[in-house]
Amino acid sequence: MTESSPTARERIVAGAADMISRRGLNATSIRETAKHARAPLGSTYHYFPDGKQQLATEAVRYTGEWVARSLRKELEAGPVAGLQAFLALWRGIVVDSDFRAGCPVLAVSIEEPPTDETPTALAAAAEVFAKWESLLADSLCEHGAEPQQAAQLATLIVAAVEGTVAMCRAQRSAQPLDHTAEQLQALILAATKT
Amino acid sequence: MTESSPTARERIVAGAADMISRRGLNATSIRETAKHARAPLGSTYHYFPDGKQQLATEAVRYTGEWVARSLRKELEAGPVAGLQAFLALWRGIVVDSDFRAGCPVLAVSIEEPPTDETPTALAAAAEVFAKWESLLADSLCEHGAEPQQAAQLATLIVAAVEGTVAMCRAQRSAQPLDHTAEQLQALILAATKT
DNA sequence: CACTGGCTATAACGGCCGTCATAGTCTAGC
DNA sequence: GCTAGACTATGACGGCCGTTATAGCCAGTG
Repeated sequence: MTESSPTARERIVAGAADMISRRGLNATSIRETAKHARAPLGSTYHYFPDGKQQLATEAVRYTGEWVARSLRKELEAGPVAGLQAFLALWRGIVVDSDFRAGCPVLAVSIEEPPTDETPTALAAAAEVFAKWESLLADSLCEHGAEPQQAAQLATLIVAAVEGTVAMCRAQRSAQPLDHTAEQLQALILAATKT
Repeated sequence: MTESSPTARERIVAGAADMISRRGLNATSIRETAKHARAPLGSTYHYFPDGKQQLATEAVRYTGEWVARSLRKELEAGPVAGLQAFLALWRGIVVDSDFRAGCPVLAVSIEEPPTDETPTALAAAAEVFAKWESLLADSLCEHGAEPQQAAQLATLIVAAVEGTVAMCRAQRSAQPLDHTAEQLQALILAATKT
């Protein structure tokens, strides 16, 4: 049963992603990520010798790939199906956590970088957003949207969903997701109808 | 010159809003907000006896009213003008800070509340979002949009702008704001054209 | 003048932080 | 069996946190 249960390393990364999505990067301590994953603190620095930045970077990428995988699969049935899967995924996270969890990529994006240079976790967040956008934009193009319109609409979709998830947390209600879902769906239909 | 320069209390609140918008609520310390406002630490607990939560709550409301004021004024020239002002306001914050600052209301919204009850700062964030939405929705209705459509579109606008600001910070570029601006503007025109 | 009340200054409290070092344990391969 | 290397356990380091306490300053009022 080497593969049936995730490795300690995977547990740490997944747990860190969850904790970052709840409390933000700065408020997520390595000690607590280790405890949450039932791993000793020493192991964390064994697996992630570059410390917190490396762990955060891997957590962002982990979430990015997990979402991208779902998006890629559902987009085979068209952009509307992809949007619905994207929305359903975040709705599940928000509602199941009783409005306590959100998107770790967003959380990393809104933490000020140190004065000198861009931390790797922030760069990873930018790449994840770009990846989600390009998956959506490609699907829109394949279904008849103009390339420029597709790119703009893809940005709007990602931004709107991220913002809506945050609003749901503040209001402790999933209603904003309903509003956003309906508006974005109509937009996709209009853009691909040509 | 009692009114020409803001009071120490106002400086603390405004500075706290800025710092929260950059680093998040948990990573903003009362010590640093005091130092940033050139106020002693003791004064902070004099003005805000309920501590950090009270300061955060006032910072959120301060930002909320500042934005609402701008929104109310520009919406007199119609919803498209209001949208443009809303976008320009956030673009200024993001670009002028070299992509280091964003929206403190969003930052407060994505920090996990303690187990027991909803902190006042989070409740204030929900109210601020609701206020911005209602200002936009009312304007859309006045210009011929259906009420339900107006409410949904207002949610989309606020969520999309908040999300776009975060994406701009991650990518260190204002291009997402251009995309979002164009898409939202077209949406408003379509919804008010009836 | 005294004095009161808003504000400041300073220090302390326990607690958690990121990181590092070191020694111990386990396991796979020879 | 034995050794190497992956992992664990434990504790320490300096530093910042939210909050409180206490004493001092200094305007304005009587």
